[in-house]
Amino acid sequence: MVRMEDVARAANVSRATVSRVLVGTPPVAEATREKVFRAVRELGYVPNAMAQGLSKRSSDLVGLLVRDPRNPAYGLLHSLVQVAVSSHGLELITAVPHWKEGAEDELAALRRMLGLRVGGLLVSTGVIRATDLEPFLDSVPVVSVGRVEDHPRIHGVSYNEDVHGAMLADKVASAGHRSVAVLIPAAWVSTAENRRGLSMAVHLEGRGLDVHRVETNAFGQPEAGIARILDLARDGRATAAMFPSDNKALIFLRAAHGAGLAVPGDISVTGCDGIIQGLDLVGLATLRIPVEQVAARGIEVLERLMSDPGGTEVRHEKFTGEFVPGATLGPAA
Amino acid sequence: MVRMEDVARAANVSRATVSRVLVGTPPVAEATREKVFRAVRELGYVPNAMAQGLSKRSSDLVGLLVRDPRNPAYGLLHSLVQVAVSSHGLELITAVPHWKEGAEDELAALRRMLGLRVGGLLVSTGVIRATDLEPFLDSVPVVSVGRVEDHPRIHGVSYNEDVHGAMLADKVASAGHRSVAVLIPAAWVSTAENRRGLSMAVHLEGRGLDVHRVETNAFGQPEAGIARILDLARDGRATAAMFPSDNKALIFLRAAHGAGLAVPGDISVTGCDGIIQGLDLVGLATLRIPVEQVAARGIEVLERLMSDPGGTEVRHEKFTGEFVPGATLGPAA
DNA sequence: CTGAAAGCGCTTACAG
DNA sequence: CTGAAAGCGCTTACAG
Repeated sequence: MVRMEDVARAANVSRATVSRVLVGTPPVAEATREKVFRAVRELGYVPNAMAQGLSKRSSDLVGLLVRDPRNPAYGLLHSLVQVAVSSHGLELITAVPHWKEGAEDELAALRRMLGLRVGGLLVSTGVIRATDLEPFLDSVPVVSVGRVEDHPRIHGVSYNEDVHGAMLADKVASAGHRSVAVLIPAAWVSTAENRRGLSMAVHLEGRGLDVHRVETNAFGQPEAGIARILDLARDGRATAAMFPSDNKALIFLRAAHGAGLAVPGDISVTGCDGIIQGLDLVGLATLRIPVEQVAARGIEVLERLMSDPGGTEVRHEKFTGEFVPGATLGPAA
Repeated sequence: MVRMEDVARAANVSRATVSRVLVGTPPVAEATREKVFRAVRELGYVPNAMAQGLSKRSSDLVGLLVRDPRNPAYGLLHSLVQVAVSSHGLELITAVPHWKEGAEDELAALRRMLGLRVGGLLVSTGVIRATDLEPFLDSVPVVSVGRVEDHPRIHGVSYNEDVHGAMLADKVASAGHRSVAVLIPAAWVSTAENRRGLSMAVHLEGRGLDVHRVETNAFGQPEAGIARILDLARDGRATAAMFPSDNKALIFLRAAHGAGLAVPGDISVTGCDGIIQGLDLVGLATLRIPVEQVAARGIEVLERLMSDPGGTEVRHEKFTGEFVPGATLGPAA
């Protein structure tokens, strides 16, 4: 690997000068600049970021902790964060916690980012606990994006899951349904989906509806609970089924087709997220979460924290999405 | 930030000893080990990966260059690579080239990874040219995954796009279609999709069919060419339309519905990728690319190269996917 | 079994 | 405008 030393020798200057040219520190003769750049180009020199990071005591590296890259909502977030970060002149690196049981491995991913001495950290994975982040709050600015965050010392930019649940519940109630099944994953499986599900149930009950709460605590098994809801639909004990994610709604739709149930004839269905491509063709009634706003605002907050540590008061901002109508939500049977 | 120095002081040993305990170099007294671990825990010490990287002259960092995280196929690859990498005891960091015009920015992402002195590089983005990678081939093992690769010095693990095109073409021809529109993006827009499209066209022609090649070179504008194909369908000059990705097929389906065309009544449709969730509910006939195999094999090859540089002969392996039947492919009108 | 010392590749005051 | 030198936080021969 070619080092700065090699460039210096080739350009007949000192390492200090090469460094100044590359960093862009002003007092350098134009002729020298050119000599150095030529040597850099000819040798194909790429500065060692480790040495740079060690030497300057600051970092423009931003770490992003994403949960499951195969979830389209995370993919979109990742992509948007990437754009936002680079428009702020920062660099993004991403780590994915290996998703086995629980949060153990998320911690490993966290330590990896911290080891790289990122200048700021974006946490979008829901399962890692705020208390796990606590020990590092003094050394690096942390912003939660798109995940439920209540910690008094961690900035949060996320979705208004309570309102989302209420919005969807209203639509279902307004369609005339009186008896509704709601799938509610355990909080440790997905905090966001848990929150959504609970909110749906609470608001339906608030409007006097009959609610079947179908709780699941199977991690990585989205099919859990689907069979129960199929039964409720078959027996006519529920005329609508609400899911806390489009993914789960799709699984139900598949199962319903397989079981010969008509949607929305026998059972209406709603999802939540609105990110998966082609949902409109499926006709799923859902809610589009405002990923764009959350990503943009999240970086904005992090950037401020990085340039002025401790300057900003901790806030938990929440953004609300929009209902997306679809043929899977019909009038009550 | 707490340094090794602080740990050493707290444990009453030298930095060398702390390092030995943490790295796991054998000759250390059990009592000392415990003292050190206690100090590490109490101080919340996370080793500085930059300093480590600088000091040991090797790296277990693997870099992954992904193109567009919002593409579900990349998301799945990312996720699978993550699992494979960590099962090999390596660490993964991901960089996303900011996608503006052309490949300029992909180079920046590449340099970023190289700057971090990754021990190996996985390149999955199709637009970066093999010649751009050339200068670095001597310093770091590079494996192309899931992208078309012909370079004699770069290992490739990818999809058999030619066969994929042929498989889909065969299905369409067998359904009795005689006149087919094929969307073919320019190679610089997507090498893989270009290859697929060309292969479809060539194989349809080989079976004596009438092929309308609809070529597009609009980057980031998947709608390009859709209108032309709608016209062909409307005029009855094509009874089937083949798309090089599910994404584009979905866009067409949407447009066809909007235009009052029946699928497959007026026009049959096929896609390619098979990754998007809920495709079965849409009924899209497509081909599922073997992302799992490509990811697993890609890491395997990279890992071998990292542990035995220059030991392996360069190969270009290709994996073939499976046709996924769907209602959008019907008999010719 | 443990410590003092050199070195990894940079950046940045400090002199000149 | 430029160079010599110290220092960033580690690891690893080398002594002891």
